[in-house]
Amino acid sequence: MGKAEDTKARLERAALTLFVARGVAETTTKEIAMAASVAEGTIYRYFPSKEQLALDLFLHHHQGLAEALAEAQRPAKGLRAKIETIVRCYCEWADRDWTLFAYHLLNQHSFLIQVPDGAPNPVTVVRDVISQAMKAGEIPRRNVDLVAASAIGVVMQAATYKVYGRFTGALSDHVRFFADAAWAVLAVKEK
Amino acid sequence: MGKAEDTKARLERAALTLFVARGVAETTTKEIAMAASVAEGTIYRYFPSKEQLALDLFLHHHQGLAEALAEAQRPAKGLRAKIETIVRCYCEWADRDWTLFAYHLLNQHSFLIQVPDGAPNPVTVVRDVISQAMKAGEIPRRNVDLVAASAIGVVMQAATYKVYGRFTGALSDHVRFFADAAWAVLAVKEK
DNA sequence: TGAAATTGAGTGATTGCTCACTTATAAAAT
DNA sequence: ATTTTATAAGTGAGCAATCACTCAATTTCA
Repeated sequence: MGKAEDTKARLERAALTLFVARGVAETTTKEIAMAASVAEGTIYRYFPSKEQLALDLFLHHHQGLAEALAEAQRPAKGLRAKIETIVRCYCEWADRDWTLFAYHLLNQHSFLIQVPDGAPNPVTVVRDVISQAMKAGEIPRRNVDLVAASAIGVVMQAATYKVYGRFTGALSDHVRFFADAAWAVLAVKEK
Repeated sequence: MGKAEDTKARLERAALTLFVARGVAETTTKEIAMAASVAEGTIYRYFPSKEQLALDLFLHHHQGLAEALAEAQRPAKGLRAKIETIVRCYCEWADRDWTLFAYHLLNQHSFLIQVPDGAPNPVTVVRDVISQAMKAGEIPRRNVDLVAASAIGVVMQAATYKVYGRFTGALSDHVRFFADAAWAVLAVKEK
């Protein structure tokens, strides 16, 4: 790794850690610089602004996750199998870099509106898979956005509570349960 | 309503609306005052600080919701019935004051750690109900915090996507689905 | 008339960002 | 090899702007 890339990586990691611990608005550029062992001015060699740094971190993870999910579910046949691969991919992604994952989870509200139209999006991947399954008659036809939200919530809320420290251990340990639960949500009988 | 109470209520509503639209840190005291049609100094007659105003708004809703949920589920017999009353109560609470609800939903991460120990807590209510049902053998024994998170996620993630504008209509319209789905999550068979 | 409520200019502290300058690294010239 | 030149990387004091909060003066109202 070149010197410059190393500095940039250190800045990103320092910012990430502070953003998760204290929030984006509450973190100062001076703190980021100190944590990365550089001068404040150095931040601006690599990022045009603090806001852009925060957005870059978010989008990088957001699109990377979306592509990984799309890739993971493609070979799987049938909704049940697709759910499991998606859940597994998501959990492994989370466990691999928990700080980055927590940052993404805690700051969706601020950044989601800034995701470019047509850019890879984890939610779209899931939505499309569910939509396909409805067309194929694998699950009851319902409001796709509603059931997608509920199915996603099964995993995301658990991840959120892990961020809060309400339970411990790797997310991946519960892939089977998440997949079963998400499936159960999608398969709820109409009455 | 007395004049003072009216001013306080106007300030709270103005702050709430701005906090949801732009975020707490991004909203200035000047803006709040303007939106409430009072001078900036007036804020400090009713609240010791902007932070305390934001926290008050959160805690008021948080504890009110917790008490309503606890009250609602008490008379219901059996987990299935309890789930439905809890879900219905939650959705009605959300539909009744959507701005307040959205504020609570979007700012959990910042304020949840500041909830006093032992204070009424919506999550605790749900957790206890599930814990009871496990003891009674109504559902499989599992990590309570994990399954509680997933069950709660079924409703909360849908609510979140409604905040994002991904779908429309009242949350209450989907009580039956949410209850069925949450039940399905809790009842997932062990293998 | 006196207490309560409201005002808004003023204050001190903070913050993101700039920029003139230094240091490190590499390339070119002698 | 050594010096010169060029470029990239890093620095940190300082600036302009913002913001939460104060308080002496004013208005409201019982």
